[in-house]
Amino acid sequence: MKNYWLIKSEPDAFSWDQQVRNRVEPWTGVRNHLAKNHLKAMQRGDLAFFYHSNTGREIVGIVEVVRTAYPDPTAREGDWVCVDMRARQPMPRPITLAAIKSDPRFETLALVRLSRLSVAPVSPEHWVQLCEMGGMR
DNA sequence: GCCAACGTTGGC
DNA sequence: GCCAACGTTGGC
Repeated sequence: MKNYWLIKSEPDAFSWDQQVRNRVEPWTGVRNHLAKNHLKAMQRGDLAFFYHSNTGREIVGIVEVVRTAYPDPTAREGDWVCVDMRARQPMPRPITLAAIKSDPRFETLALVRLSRLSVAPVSPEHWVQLCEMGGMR
């Protein structure tokens, strides 16, 4: 059963353009236990929105989980994990945080409720609604 | 640049 | 075990 996610990156640190250029990229650096648990719950084939935090504040693309959780090589200590993500497709129309917040359907979205969570689940309903907003298919 | 929300640390 | 102090994230 496929699950859906949203992952955040500051484009100054790692951007969608870099993800596209590299194709497959280890998603490292998560140092929050709830976010780590979400990484561990990811299955091969799960899809995630790629969100630009801080600068941009919009969903810019979709990635696919191609390798499930393994030890994060950038962690000096602790049992932190990372997964590998492959770029799937850009959003035809990037979805701004402002647009998401102004739509009452997304009041319960983790991105809205837990603004500091860098790896968050997205319900199948929200996934479809956001894909439509972004001009997907 | 400010600040709210949240996590972590350490004194007691 | 509580809580104040501090650091970090990320929206505005």
